[in-house]
Amino acid sequence: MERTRRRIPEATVARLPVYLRTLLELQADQTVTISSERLAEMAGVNAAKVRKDLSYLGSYGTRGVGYDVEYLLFQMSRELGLTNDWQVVIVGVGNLGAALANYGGFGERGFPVGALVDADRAKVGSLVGGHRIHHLDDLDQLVADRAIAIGVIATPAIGAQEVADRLVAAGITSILNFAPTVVSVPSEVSIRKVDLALELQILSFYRQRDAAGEGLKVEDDLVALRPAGSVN
Amino acid sequence: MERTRRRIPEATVARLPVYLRTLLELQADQTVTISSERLAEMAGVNAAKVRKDLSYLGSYGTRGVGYDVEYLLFQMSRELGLTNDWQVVIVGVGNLGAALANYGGFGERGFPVGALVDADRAKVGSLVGGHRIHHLDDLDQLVADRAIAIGVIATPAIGAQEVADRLVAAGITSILNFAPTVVSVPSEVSIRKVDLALELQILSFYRQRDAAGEGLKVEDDLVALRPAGSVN
DNA sequence: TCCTGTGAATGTCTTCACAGCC
DNA sequence: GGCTGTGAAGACATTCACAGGA
Repeated sequence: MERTRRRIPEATVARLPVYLRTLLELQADQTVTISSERLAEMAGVNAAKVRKDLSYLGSYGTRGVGYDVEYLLFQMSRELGLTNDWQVVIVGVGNLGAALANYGGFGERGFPVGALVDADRAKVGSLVGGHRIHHLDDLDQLVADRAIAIGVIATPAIGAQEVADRLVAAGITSILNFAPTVVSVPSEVSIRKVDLALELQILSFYRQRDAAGEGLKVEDDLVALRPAGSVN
Repeated sequence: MERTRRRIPEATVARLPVYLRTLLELQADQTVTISSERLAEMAGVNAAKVRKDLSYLGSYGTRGVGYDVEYLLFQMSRELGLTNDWQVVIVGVGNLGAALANYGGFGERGFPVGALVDADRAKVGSLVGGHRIHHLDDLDQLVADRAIAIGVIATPAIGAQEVADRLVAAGITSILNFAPTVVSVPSEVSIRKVDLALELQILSFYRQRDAAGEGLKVEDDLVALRPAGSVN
């Protein structure tokens, strides 16, 4: 377990992939060293933040010079656990699941699709993005045989919790949930969610907010139907 | 502009849609009132947080009783600007764009697809999810004619900045970016990003981290190629 | 001189704990 | 008695500002 290292804050962890992507661009451009200032600009954050974030990985910069692109890339990939690929199983091959299966971006960035699974037997056997669809009941077997590390839930909300339970039962400890619902997992399992409509609703809030002062008065004549007894 | 209301923290805004979704479920179940405790459980957060979040909207609860589901739903929809639908234009009809166009979830939750646009003339004219694909050059016209409020960037990274610039030029002030790259917009424009591989990389970090102590030693014999002069 | 690495200051978010109202 | 609404405390995150090494 080597020497105990400073714990990396969650907010920093969420930015590391952005730096990684930026560093890959710099590497492609043959750039040898990069200052925190310029890296910050490219990554869309501020320079002090970049320096603090990178300092959690270790002192990998050189004062008066900057960071060595190759070396920082290496260290960051290691820290993110990206020195080898992680097989992904996509559960639910509807519109979204199929798009993810066809989307090359996962494999390119170290997360090849290792299996497709669906609860609908009518879909089992067909090919999507070069992968055959298996039945949900075969999940345990697939996870074990293909050394699958991450589960992606792309089912409707209604099935998501059961799928999560099955993924956990199959030994998966990393889950990405696209279903628009809260999914509970044991504390040793990591789960992250992506909810597309939720993002649009957040945008809607700010649009609404910004329109408020502009005479545009979107909802002006709405009369609230207050329930009795909640007048504060 | 009515009375000046307390500014709602960003972290709270991001949770409002989750409460909204939960309240819709409660409404479907005919539940009349709900306590912060139970709402918290359903939304996957803690009760004090729910109460504080809801208090930013106003004092809509009743002590000793809880919150009236219908009334809270109404107030929250209003605050989120969801009392009417917002048309969305999807730019880039590849795998992801097409999946989004076919995905009914947007329209269901108040964001109907108003137009599809692509830079590839070979795609122009064909139908995806019942919508005809137009050329990117017609963006201004489409946005104006169809009262489109939100732009979704579903292009490869390389084209994303130009698309964002065009959306802004067409008068769009809310953008959701799926392209894995940093996109800059003027400060009056709201932009949010969804990066699928980035989420997987974050999961990878925690997997890596948790594996460290378990004798599993994933990357043990890697020798770093340190650049000269960066030994601290 | 330049740019990193980091304490200290500031700002934001979460959680506690309880007064106040139903 | 039960549950909200909110000050206050505490945790976390960002930004400042500068010492110190290259």
